Amino acid sequence: MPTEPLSRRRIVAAAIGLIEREGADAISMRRIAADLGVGVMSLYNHVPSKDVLLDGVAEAVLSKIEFTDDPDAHWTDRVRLQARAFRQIAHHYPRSLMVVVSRQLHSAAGLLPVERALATLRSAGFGGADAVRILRMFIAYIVGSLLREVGVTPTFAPVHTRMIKADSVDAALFPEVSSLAPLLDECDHEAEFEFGLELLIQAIVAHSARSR
Amino acid sequence: MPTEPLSRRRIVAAAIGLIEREGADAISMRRIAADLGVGVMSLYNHVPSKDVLLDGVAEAVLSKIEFTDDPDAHWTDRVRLQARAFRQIAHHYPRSLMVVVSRQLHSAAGLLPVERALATLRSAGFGGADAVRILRMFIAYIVGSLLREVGVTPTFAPVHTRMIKADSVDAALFPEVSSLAPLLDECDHEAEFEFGLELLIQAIVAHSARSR
DNA sequence: GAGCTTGCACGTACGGCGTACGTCCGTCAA
DNA sequence: TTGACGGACGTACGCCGTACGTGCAAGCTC
Repeated sequence: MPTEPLSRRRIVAAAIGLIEREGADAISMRRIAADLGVGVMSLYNHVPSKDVLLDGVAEAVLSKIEFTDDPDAHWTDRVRLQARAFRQIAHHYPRSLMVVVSRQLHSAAGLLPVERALATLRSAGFGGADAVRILRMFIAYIVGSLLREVGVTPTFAPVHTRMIKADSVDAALFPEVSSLAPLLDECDHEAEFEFGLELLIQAIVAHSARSR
Repeated sequence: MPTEPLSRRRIVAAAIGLIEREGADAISMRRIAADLGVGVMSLYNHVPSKDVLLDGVAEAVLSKIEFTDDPDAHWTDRVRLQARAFRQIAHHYPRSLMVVVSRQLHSAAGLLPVERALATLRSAGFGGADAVRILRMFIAYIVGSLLREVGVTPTFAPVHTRMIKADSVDAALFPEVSSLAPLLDECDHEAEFEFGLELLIQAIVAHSARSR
C-alpha cells in the first residue's frame, strides 16, 4: 500500500480539515503530521514554516469561492451574487475564517475576487476611484458580518441564552439593552446579511444617481 | 522603594503596553511578568489564565472609548460621533485591535457602546427590531473597516509598494486590478471610513423614509 | 554495474510556552 | 506567642515550532 506522496497540497488540505474539526487553536505541526501519518519534520520538505502553511490555508479557502457571474445581468444583481459567494465560505469553512481574515495575502487567489468585483463596478459605469472605494466598503461590511456570524467578533448579543435572567443592575444601567434583550439574543444571520447588503446596494445606487 | 503591589489592573496595563510595543504575537505570561519585574506564577494570583487576561485586555481597551454624546443633536450626527469614537481605539491601540475583535465579552464594558447606540436609534424613532438590525450593520462595517485599517485583513491592495513592477502575467489575468493598481496601493483610511459611514447613514435615512 | 548526486522522510534536541503544584515568608487576629 | 492566611516565587510537565544531521532510495554519468 504505497501511500500517496506528501505534498504541499495534501498538507494544506489536512490543515484545513484539522481546523474545521477541532478549531483553529488546535492546529500544530505535530497534529497535522500525525493526521497524515508522517513525521513532523517531513512537513518542512514542502512548507517552509507554519506561517506560510497558514497562508496556504487562507489561499486555499479563498480559492474555493464559487463565482457564478452573469455578464448580462444588472450590476446590482451581480454584486449581490458576488457578496453571497463570499459568504458561502463562512459556511463551508467557518473555523478557518479567522485564519483567512487575519493574514493578508499577495497571491492570485486573493486577487481574483477583487478583479471580478472591480470589473463589475467598472462595467456599471463607475470610475476607477469610485469602484475602489465602493469595493473597500463592501469588503469591510462583508468581513465584519462574517466575523459576527462565525461568532468570533463581539456579537454584542451579550449573553447568548443567558440574558433572560439579566440581573437587576443590568436593567438599571442598560435599559435599552435589557428591554431589547430578546432581539439581541437571536439573530437570523442570513436575514441580517441580506438586510445590510440591500441597504448598501441601494445606497450605492442613490450615490451614483446623485453624482452624475 | 516599595513597588506598587501586583494587581489585575497593573497586569492588564502591562499586557496592553507589551502588545502595543511588540505586537500581539509577542505576548506571553513570561514576558509580562518580566516587564513587571515579577515571577511568572505571581500573575496567577490575580488572573486565572492567559485567556481571561486577554479578555481583560479587550475589556480595558473597549472601556477607553470616549463618547461625547450630545442628546440634542440630530441622530445622524450622534451616530457619526459614536462611529468615530469607536474608530479612535484603532488608532490608540492598533495592535490590540485584533485581540478585542477576536473574543466576545459579556461584560459591562462591551455593553456600554451598545446601550448608547440603541438609545440613539430608538430616540430617532426606530423600532426595536430596526434599531438592532441597523446597529448590527454599523458594527459589521466598523469592525471590517478597522481590521483593514490596522492592516490585518486582506487589504486587497495586493502589494503595498510592490505593485509598480507587476509582472506581465498579472496584467493579463487581472486587467482591472493592474490598471487600478495605483488606486489600490494607496488608501486614505480616514476618507474611506467617512465615505462608507456617510453612505450608510444616508441609506438608513432613505430606508426609514421609505418605510413610514 | 560502480560511484555519485539528489530528494525526501525522519529522529533528536533546543528554547520557549501555559500552568499545576508546593514552598516560603510577611502580616495580622486571638 | 501562635496560628492562619494571602501572595510571591521556583520547579516541573507536557506541549509548541523548528534547526540540524542521518539514512535510504531513485536516477544520473562513466
